[in-house]
Amino acid sequence: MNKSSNIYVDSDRGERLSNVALLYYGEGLTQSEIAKRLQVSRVTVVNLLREARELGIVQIRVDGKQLKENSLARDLREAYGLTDVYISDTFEDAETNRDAALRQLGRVAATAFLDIVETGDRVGIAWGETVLALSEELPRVQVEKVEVSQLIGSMMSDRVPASENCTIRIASQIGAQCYTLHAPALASTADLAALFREEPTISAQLDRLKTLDMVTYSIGNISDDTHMAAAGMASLEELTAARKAGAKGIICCRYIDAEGNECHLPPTDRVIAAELTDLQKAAKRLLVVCGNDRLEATRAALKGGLATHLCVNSALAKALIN
Amino acid sequence: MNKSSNIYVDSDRGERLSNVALLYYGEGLTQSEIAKRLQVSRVTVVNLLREARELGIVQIRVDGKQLKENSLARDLREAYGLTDVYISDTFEDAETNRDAALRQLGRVAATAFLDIVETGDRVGIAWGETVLALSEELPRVQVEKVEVSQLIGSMMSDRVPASENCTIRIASQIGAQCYTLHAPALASTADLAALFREEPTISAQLDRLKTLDMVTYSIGNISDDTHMAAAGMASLEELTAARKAGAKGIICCRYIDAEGNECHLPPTDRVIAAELTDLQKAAKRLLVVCGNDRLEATRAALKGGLATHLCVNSALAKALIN
DNA sequence: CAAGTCAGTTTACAAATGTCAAATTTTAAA
DNA sequence: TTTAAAATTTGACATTTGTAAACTGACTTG
Repeated sequence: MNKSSNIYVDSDRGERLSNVALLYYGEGLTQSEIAKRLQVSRVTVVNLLREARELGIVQIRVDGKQLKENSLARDLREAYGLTDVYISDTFEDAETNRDAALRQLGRVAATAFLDIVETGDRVGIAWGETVLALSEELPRVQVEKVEVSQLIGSMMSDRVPASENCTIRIASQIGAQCYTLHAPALASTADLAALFREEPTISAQLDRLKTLDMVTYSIGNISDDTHMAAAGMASLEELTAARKAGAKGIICCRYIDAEGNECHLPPTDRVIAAELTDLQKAAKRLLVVCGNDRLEATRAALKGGLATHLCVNSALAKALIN
Repeated sequence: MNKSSNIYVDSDRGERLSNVALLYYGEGLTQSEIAKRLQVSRVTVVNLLREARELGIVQIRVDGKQLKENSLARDLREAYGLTDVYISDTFEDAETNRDAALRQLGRVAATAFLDIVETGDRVGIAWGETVLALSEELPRVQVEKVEVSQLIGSMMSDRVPASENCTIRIASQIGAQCYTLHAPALASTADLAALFREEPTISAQLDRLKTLDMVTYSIGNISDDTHMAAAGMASLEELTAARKAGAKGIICCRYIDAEGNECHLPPTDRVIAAELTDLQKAAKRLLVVCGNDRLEATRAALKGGLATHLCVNSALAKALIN
């Protein structure tokens, strides 16, 4: 169905596509001029160019520097002591068209991710719609010797993307080694969770998460329709209790309070995922968030020093400064 | 005059340009839709997008893999034992429009160059119209810890580009440290050349050329209108003598015979440039050539193992195989 | 304060691009 | 050899994009 998923290209066709693309995008010829040269119809040139784009032979990239070098990003950077802040802007109310806002944030986050990741890095990836958006907008770029690991166990939900998807897609786009976590994000009892964690393949992966160079994750709020509830992972009672106990956000299925410290409340003991202290150990911590409903949660994470790099939409950025 | 030479961008404008560019190239909105969102006229959006392209905020790149993965490149690679071959094709007779062919080859060569160069490399750059074409098509991409050195002394000529230009431009585009060679490519006498070579700053640079990781150069033929003659560096008598002695091409102002071995003929002893043995020492040797009049010369260089990577136009590629 | 500059606007038009359906050619398979 | 499938072409058309010229208002600057 999706042409772009077909990696193999008939070898000589690729050369043709590339050179046509260079004539169009590089030399600046019109499609008609190229058609005349190739002795084909203009429609064919249109199709060749589309194919070249779809196959990723032609890549259109936006420089990440400009997304972080502006006054809003600078203010935010200084207010929370961050290394870098990337701002996404759709120039309209992010709440009215959340899908579009998410895609734009995904593109900005993808740019940020490539900006930050370095050769040889061991990278941890969480999941959620925001991280999924990043993975979907990530272009196919080789980054050498990178290992990508899944930070949180898997889970089923029609709303939450299959957790491995984010990790697998990111790994495959940058040609990295991929380590998934073969366990549910949430076990039915604490005892069972403990057994899972001791299982060799799982414990090896959890150990791997303790020595990462970079993590990429998002944050959920603790409203009743938060992902963790929608995915059936936390009950409404548990959420209410957590709210009462002062929890302000959810990272890796774990609650944090207003200061960014972990709250050990149910169902934390049933979770199979990286610890928040594991995240802290990574030198580069990219937090990607979209939407003003995450304001409190994001502020908490930033106060707790859980992020070194932040990627947000402009409305949330402004709210974070006040 | 040239807006793109102005590196500094009003910081908030850059963010606007980037996000508009993402909406257009990423989200795929039309200019009118973007104009409606930004509450500006469509003409303004056109201008913003043009500005973003001119400033390099939007970069359109063609994947190098496709340029080397085709049957012609494979044949050439196997015939001469090369690591990689990149083919440029303008789909018309390269001789009738040499400028266009050169630009296309420059783009392909720029892609190849970025494909080949690695972090920490010490790179040597020769000069000539072909290498200049490469330098002019090189996008602005940061490559860490690279040193770029000039392989051949400088020279004046209206036809040959100022030799430092190639080196300087390439270094500046990839953010590399740049080492120029502050000497003429040709001294008036052999004794003077020897004095030049002993001059501390020059001898230091020549030493530097003995430990390169990568070299990028082109090759000239030995016709009467070759660059070296046009630049007044070699007399017609010298060229005729060289031809009679079996010289087939000119690299770094030095003659090579049909087997790619150096011919020590005048004015070789007056030349101030890297030795051919210095080129050989570099692990990655990119030869960039355009035009069938270089057929014999290129074949000689390849036979002599002077190149590991080759970048040529398709007509020359076909000729090289027969 | 007047002149100049700058970003942006409007209007209008020309050029280029994307898309469709039907006809034709090419290619591969039976 | 025939036939079916795939690729390409044609011609027509709507949409999108690029460009020019004249104009507006805000903001320098001598």
